[in-house]
Amino acid sequence: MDPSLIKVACVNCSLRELCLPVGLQEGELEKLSEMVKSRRRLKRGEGLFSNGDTFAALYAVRFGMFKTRVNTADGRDQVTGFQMAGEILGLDGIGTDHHTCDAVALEDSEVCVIPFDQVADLSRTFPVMQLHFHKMMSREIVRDHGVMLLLGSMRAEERLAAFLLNISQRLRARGFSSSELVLRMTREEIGSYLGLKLETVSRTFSKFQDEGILSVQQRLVQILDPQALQHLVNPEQC
Amino acid sequence: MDPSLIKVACVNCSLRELCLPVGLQEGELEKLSEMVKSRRRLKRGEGLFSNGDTFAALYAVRFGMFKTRVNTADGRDQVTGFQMAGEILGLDGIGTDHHTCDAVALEDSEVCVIPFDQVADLSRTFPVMQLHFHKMMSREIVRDHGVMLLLGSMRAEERLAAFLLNISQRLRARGFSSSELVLRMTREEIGSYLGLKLETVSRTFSKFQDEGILSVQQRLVQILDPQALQHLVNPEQC
DNA sequence: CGACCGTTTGATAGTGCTCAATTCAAGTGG
DNA sequence: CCACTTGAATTGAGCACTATCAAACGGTCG
Repeated sequence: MDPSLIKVACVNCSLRELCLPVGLQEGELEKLSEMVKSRRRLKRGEGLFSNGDTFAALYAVRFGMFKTRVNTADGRDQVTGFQMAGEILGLDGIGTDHHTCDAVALEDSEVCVIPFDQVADLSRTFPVMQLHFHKMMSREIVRDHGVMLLLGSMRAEERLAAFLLNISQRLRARGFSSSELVLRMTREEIGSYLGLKLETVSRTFSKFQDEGILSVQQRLVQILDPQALQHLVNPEQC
Repeated sequence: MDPSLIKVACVNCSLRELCLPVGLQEGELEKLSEMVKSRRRLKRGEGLFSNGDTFAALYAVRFGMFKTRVNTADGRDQVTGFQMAGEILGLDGIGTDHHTCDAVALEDSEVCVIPFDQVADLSRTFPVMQLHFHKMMSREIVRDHGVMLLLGSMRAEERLAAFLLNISQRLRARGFSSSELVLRMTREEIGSYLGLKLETVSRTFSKFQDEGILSVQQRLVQILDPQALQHLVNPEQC
């Protein structure tokens, strides 16, 4: 059997509370299930889509982790986000019918393939789905604004603290430990996302470790003092 | 007559080719016109909506210019964009039913008020409208990615060059001169948008002027050598 | 005309970058 | 099983770029 064409069912998916189905009723959920016709597995380093690819579908991460990045004509690139289970990839492609960024798996991963014309169809029939989809896009815009704030007005320590708290919170929402993080991305990728060089990321990790805020062993990071991170991000608060 | 309730008609609006109506047929256009029930005028410095306000409508800029900004608990803020005629404000509010940023008029301005539930209603009836709205949100996400790239990987000169080219291009699309810009925002607001301090913005303007790339007289900026700006943004190209 | 806000310019300090060497972890092949 | 390779992470030294602090200038509007 073609592994790229596995029958799926949102109804039974453990990500119901995080992914597209959030807040849908039984009947709506079944309609959504029908929409998702296939899954796709990717190995670490494999691309899901690339800048310039024709846009046809959105992707919901089932397990694993991705990064998205945009690139300039002269070779520089910028990581625009890291996506984990239940999060949606591909919204960038709607505007021009072509993807405007690359999505790459940071570890062996799987996504649900959601043909976009079906999202549109279903949105017209089910107002709940429509609203939900609109909210999803809006939240992506708000998230991007948060990254702009980070890139435009925070210093290196604040950026890394904000990054760690964000990852921690998203892991907790998925039932994982919020204090013990196994980072799936390199220092360079973190640096690109945070607008820093990899050496600065590494140095800042070491500094946090010296201060007793973190325990860092390569990609295994333990948050020993989450409040200290919170203070860094929000100096005046508390 | 209440000036906040002026009857409008997209059909006759000079922004048809830039604003929401892009690509709509005659009948669709009329439906859109019905949706826009009022306009609102704002004086320079006046707020259109603020962080925390209940979200109910989108706004299309008719004339004038706005800035949007997000702010941290500790008082820092970040300008996330400048909006000119034909551009849409308020997409940030859909996700949580509350606005997550402030929108402020940079000069005397006017917006069309577009109740959001009507956008949703009309999207269900007219697939063209639906697709158009989806594209608009997606393009906003792509725009944000561009800003992230700017903030994360460009130096001061590149940032200002990219900013000027962007403004210039948008002015041209509206039939204005693309070489003679009257900036409606302060150096501090430009700096906030570009992740720089106002002094750095001012110095970079002066540097560009010394190099013959610009002529700068306060807020009147003439682009003498657009190619030089292009080179700065895209070093390897050309 | 004066007050005020925004802008320009200068001097200095600091943060993060660059370049370079070293260490570490995990494979790979003899 | 161990030497070797490779990619990633850490650490150091010096430097570049931008921020900070401060002063002066200019335009605008009461």
